[in-house]
Amino acid sequence: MPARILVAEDDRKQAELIRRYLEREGHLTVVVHDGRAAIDEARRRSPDLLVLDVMMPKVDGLDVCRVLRADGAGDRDVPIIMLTARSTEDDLLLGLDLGADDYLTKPYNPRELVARVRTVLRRTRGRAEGEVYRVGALEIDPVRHEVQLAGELVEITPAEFKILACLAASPGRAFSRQQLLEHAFGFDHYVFDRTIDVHVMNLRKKIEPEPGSPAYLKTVYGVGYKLADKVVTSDAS
Amino acid sequence: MPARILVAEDDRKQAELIRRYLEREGHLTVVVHDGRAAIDEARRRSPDLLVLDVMMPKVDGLDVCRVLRADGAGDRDVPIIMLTARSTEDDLLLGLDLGADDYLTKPYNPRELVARVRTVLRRTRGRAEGEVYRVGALEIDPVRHEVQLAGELVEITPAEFKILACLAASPGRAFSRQQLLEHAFGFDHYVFDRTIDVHVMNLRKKIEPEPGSPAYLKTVYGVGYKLADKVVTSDAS
DNA sequence: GAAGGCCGTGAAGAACCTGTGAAGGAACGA
DNA sequence: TCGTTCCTTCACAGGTTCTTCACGGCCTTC
Repeated sequence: MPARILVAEDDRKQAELIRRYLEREGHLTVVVHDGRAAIDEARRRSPDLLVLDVMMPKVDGLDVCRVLRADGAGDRDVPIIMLTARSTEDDLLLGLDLGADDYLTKPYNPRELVARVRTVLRRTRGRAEGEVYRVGALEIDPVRHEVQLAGELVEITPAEFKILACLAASPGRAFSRQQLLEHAFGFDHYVFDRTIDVHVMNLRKKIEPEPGSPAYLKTVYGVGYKLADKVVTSDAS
Repeated sequence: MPARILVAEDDRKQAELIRRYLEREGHLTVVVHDGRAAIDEARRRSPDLLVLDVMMPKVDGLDVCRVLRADGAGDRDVPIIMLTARSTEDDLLLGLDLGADDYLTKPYNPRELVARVRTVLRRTRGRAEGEVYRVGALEIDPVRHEVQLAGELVEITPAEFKILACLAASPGRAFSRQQLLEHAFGFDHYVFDRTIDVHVMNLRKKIEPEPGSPAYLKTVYGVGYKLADKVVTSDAS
């Protein structure tokens, strides 16, 4: 539900305002103030959404859009919401042509931005809110913030839940520790990445029938961890 | 699952398109082409959902919204999805203020409309029937603005009621303090979020048999609070 | 089979979160 | 205006959780 959003806006006050509104909505945000930084951060962090001011120093929004779209051929594209001061259709159309998903003309109401963000995310993520992830006997319910194993509620800490939910959102996909940190805890969570190991260990104690040879939380040697997408019951128990 | 949907859209081609998409989704539709008819049909049939074009002859969408909302005071409100051609925020915000549940800006993708319909129905449905929320021995009646515990009326303050009602509208769902503030008190209610704790504590004193280990108002550590959707009587009473 | 890197794990302090009493101030009704 | 009720903030205590570290064992590669 909470998304990782990159905000690129050179006016710091404006940027701060946006950040506050988005974070109040529960999202994790990173703010940059010029186009160059926008491109770098977008590449480095691959956020769930980019809020992009058209007029920015160094590289303007349209070029950021162009560059990122050129990057992402093949890979999943970052959804982009453009902010434009000019109300000329040119910019808008150009922006949309370049692949922006939506736009707002300044001055706009921050609530409107929040609404658009919600819309774009819903459209993009495909997955409905209130969805429950299931793998084997494991159920992860983000809305209720609950984990069940074979129908039994599992006591779980916030960090463990975030990691598990992140893994469960893409079962079978391997995540690096760094990715897990960012996706589960947000951009600016400066923590030693081996901390993940400890959480995974504790999770295994809670959900694995046999923590020694895990059926759900798989180690991907040299990479990180993944959640099995199919659980093979090891023996005929 | 199939819903009865009233479509109010003056452009006949557009209306026909919407009808076809919605019926393909399994819904039952009635189409009208002006605001007057929309109001009449909405009153007569009390549909499960109204898809409403803002610009229509005779009575425009905003007025339809206003009228129906005025009608329904007390009664169950029709969920409304607005269609607006203008992208000015005025319309959107006005629409949302008037009680539209969602909106789409033209031109929009019909599939997007279908998705919104699904979302709004899911959100609305659960709530439409009883109007009284029940959990265990607890009854919350938004219309009467009353809370009963095992048939006994509970004295409750306005703030407490709002919080409890918000939680009760989605039992089992975990709310952050921030969400509770916004849902219960409105968007621009700038209050320290730990205030919620105090209200919850006071609520517990009033409705929990054993405030020390609450059966209704559960703490979700690191997240916020939720209302239990099943109450387990702690001992064999 | 050996070397080198990677992972699992226990322990411990730091950091964080919630419950709660008290107190100031706002809102309301008389 | 006054008194009461209610809301909000604050501070602290107690409990839980997070993070780091260090070490031993495991996996991979050569």
